[in-house]
Amino acid sequence: MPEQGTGSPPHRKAAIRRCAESVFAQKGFDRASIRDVAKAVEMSLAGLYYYYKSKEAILFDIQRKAFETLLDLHAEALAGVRDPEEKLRVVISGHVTYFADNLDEMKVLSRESETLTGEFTEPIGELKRRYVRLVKGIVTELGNDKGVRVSPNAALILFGMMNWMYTWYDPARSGSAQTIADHIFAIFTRGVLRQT
Amino acid sequence: MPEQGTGSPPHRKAAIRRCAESVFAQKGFDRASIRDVAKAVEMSLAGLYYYYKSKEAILFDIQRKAFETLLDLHAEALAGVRDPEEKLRVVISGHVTYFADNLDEMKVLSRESETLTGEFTEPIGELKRRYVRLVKGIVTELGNDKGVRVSPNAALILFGMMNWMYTWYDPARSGSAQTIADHIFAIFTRGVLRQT
Amino acid sequence: MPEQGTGSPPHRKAAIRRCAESVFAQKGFDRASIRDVAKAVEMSLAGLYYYYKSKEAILFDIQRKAFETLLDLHAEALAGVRDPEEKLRVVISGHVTYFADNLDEMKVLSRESETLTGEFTEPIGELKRRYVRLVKGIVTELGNDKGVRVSPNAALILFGMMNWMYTWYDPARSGSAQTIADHIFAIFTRGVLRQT
Amino acid sequence: MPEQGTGSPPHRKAAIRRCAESVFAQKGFDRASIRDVAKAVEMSLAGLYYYYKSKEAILFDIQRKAFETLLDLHAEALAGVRDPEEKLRVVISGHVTYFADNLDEMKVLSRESETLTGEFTEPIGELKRRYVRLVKGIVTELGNDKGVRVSPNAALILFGMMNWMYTWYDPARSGSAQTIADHIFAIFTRGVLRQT
DNA sequence: AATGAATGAGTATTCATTCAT
DNA sequence: GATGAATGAATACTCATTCAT
Repeated sequence: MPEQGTGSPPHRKAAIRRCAESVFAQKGFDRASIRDVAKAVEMSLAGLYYYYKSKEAILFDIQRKAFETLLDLHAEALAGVRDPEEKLRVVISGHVTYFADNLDEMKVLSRESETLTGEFTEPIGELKRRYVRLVKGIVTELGNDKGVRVSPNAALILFGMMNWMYTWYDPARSGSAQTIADHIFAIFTRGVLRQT
Repeated sequence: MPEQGTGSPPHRKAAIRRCAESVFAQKGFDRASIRDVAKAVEMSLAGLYYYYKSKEAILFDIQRKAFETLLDLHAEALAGVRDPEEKLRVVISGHVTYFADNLDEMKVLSRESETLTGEFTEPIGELKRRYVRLVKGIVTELGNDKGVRVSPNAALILFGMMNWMYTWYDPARSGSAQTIADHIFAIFTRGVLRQT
Repeated sequence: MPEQGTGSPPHRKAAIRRCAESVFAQKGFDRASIRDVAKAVEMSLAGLYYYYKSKEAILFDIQRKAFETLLDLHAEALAGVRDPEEKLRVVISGHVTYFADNLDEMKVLSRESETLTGEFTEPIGELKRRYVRLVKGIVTELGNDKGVRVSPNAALILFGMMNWMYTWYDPARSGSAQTIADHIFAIFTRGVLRQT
Repeated sequence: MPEQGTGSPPHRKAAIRRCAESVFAQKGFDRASIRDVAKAVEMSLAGLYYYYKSKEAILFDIQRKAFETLLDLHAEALAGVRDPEEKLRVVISGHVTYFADNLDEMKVLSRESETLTGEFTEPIGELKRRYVRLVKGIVTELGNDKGVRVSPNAALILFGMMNWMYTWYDPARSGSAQTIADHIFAIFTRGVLRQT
């Protein structure tokens, strides 16, 4: 899946990141070699190192970009939304459709969530915590709104419903991402909010 | 995490498997070297190969044993149970508590679900399909019982709630496994069965 | 036997080949390790793999180059020769003196004639068949010229006389290669052509 | 090619030797593992070491037995023979037919002629020298008889004709061993003895 | 901005051999 | 006589990375 481009500098790094997403998604970060990535980008091995200082730096960039995009996307979609239920719908919908539209990113994000080490751990950890805090906050708010005390595990269980998709989601057979998002939203809200 | 034991032959293979679970859980299958496993078992590198013909064969054994144990465990727990709702409760409870009691196995099973290749792929694939079929069957049965048409994605979403646990479950902080199982059961049944 | 040279890229692969000839000749292909070759070339282990994709690929290259050189050498030497007896003299002489001048190649070619596997087998097999065909053709032609029916084994026996040299030929003690070539030519022609 | 036997001790060692001949002939001494031999004998790996102290010891035994058998065989066949020409015929015939009847031994003897090391080198070297001396002696005697000065290389060239057979002899296609022996005898005697 | 060439450290695996039983 | 279990040393090969150009 080599990337064509104008060749202008700023695009090359993104091209590498996109190719690497695909390669890491297919083989897994550890099994994929930097040579595989170079082949996919149609660039020399050494050439990659002009743009990224290490293999892990590429993974870092993939994860950072994914989290930042998701956070931006939610920030925009949530602007002006007041109703906590609506907020949750918006966030689930954004998460699920983004994942469905960016399958490789989704795989890499979900599967390699504990792969980064050293200097790379913390910045991604921070993004991840911000992301979880956002969702947990909405869930709590929604509980308060409905007069239900919600377990701190609830949001994590919700993430499970969404993130596990990387193991089974198939655009050709699983239905539309929006349908799945609605489904997950329905299960979660009914399940968490209604008392038996 | 060396294994203590009588050293009698039949135990050695199981000891290797258990140590490997721990090593693979901590470092990931690909990053873990066979040397790491050997060190954990306190056995020589070559000694391992007397029991397992390859690194992948160990992973295979871990996965096979885990699926077989889960299937056996469910078969036993389901014996005599007629009510579909009760069946689901039993299965979720079995799955979640088994995972919580066997954190390493859970991690390896969830994280390395697509790692096996070649001759090892199919037997595990077959076990996995049997397992999914079991849960899907119960979910469908439950839907019929309640007069609700359940999406084929529902069971996969349920697996997400349970399997994603490997990323967040901490025995010291997440509450008892049984509580989590009840929680997931509640979310799922209420969410899936109640019409809005 | 490290290679001296300008170090310019095109020479490196040939340098590796020559060192490997020497190493394989001394220890035998199987007993020689790629480390031995690397040491002989004064290059790192991994460096070799930049030029050759496997140990067998080096052996392949040695054998290919030897057969191609011999075939070229014969083609040139036979140009313009009509007399079958003269042709045979030329070929025997070329084969024996080439072997004597390239003792390592000779050893590797004779000793490792059945060592190559997989993708490497066929191309060398083809060269070998061409070579045998050339000699068999000349022997048959010579027989026809003298009105003698020559057994198909004759050429193989001739190859035996020449190729077995690798077990006994010692430049310091066996006499000149040309003398040996004359000797073999004499034995073969007299022996095969004269009726008792 | 497992060996059946009465199980009585003296036979086991011979059985191992025969199986090893077959294994070494097929894969070459270096590529064949002691495990391959054990499998062929249908004996445990460790069991072999009761009979042979090392892999090389088996090769040694194969070579020793082959040379001793050949020497015995020649001694018997030469008893009472006076005519040098007849002596040579007898020796060539014995060598070639023995090789044809014991293809595996022939391969191992010819191919692994320089494989033995250490304590094993000398005893086999001594047998080899005795064998070469025998043939060289007959050739010289024959030359004297016919009034021809024979080069010391002649016998080595003769060995080449015979020993190279291991690369081409096929019982199904190469004709009878006796015919080949006659052929080699004819080529050698005519070629070496007749003056042009 | 990009690359050919090179390498040190590491990988899974195999091997001949041993030894307690 | 024979074996199951075990091991130290080696093997071919791969990898992320660097550097002179």
